[in-house]
Amino acid sequence: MTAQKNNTKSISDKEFTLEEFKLILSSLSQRITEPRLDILSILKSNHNPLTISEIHGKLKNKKTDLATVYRTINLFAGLRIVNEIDFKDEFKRYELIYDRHHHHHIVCRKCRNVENVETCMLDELENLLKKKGYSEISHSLEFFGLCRNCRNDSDMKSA
Amino acid sequence: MTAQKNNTKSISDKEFTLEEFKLILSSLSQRITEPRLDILSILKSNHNPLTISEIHGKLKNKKTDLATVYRTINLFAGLRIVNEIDFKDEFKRYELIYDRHHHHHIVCRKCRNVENVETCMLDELENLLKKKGYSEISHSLEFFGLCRNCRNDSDMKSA
DNA sequence: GTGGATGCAAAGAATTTGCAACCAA
DNA sequence: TTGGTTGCAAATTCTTTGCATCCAC
Repeated sequence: MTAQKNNTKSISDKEFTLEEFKLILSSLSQRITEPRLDILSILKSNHNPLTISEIHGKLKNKKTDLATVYRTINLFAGLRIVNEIDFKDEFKRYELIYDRHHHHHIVCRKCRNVENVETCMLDELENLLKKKGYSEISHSLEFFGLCRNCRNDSDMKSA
Repeated sequence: MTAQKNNTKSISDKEFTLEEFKLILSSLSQRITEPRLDILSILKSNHNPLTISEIHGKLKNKKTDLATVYRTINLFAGLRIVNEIDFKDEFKRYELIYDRHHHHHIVCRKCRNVENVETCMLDELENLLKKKGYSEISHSLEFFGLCRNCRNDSDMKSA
């Protein structure tokens, strides 16, 4: 239950996504290297946005340097295949966006668990800003709250 | 036009807000000190959120240390009279919130000018999250775009 | 008078950079 | 082969901390 991967159908999945990653990199004229593929699969297989040091800790090849993670993530962010998120705690977090549509997050103030929030009504606000003269508008939106589990913790002590 | 203040009615205004700041600090059981009042008036008189070093650069008393600015801003953020904002550039920014209602920002991608966005419809989204089991919900929302001036720059060159 | 606040200097931590070795194309 | 990438170590930069002095209460 520790370092074991679930082997049921993950082998072909893994190969599929690997090919996918290679295509993305080469279509952006970027070299296909081990650290880059490694980081992409880490981001792909984690549903929550990760910090630089979390990514570094999950790397298959432990020789990969922290500096490489910084360089790679900054490259990916510049290429817009990775999104940088600030959850108002100490570290910036990063998530893959090349294959996902625009979404936001709700972070539990206590356990720091993250859920996605798919939303749409923000478009109206963006339209309002367009009327004010702005163009090329985007936004970032994060919610913070106490999740059900953490609220129950406070209410009763143990579930 | 450099270090001069506009003197028309600002003297009485200045005294008024000074008394206001003192009241705020003492109501929160915090000592009234020169750096604190200085920082509060800087935040008050600037409509855009400021970085730590911008605040430090605007201090009347140039002997006030950067460390004091950090300590003071962190104190104010903890007391919730100052709000921390991440505009996805290098530095965190801070604005006074004790006398303002909840609002958001639109930042020009080019000139980095900031306008406020007063909004309401987010409440609906928060209600949705409440139904999912979350409590004590808040959010942060920032918009990014090109302002009218900067768009014109690109379009025609000079106004 | 006394404990909290400040200035100064030094420490700490996150991120970036220089460079030689390495490797993808 | 060749220029981009990496590992390693050193340098930067932002932020925090220790401590003696100062000052608000």
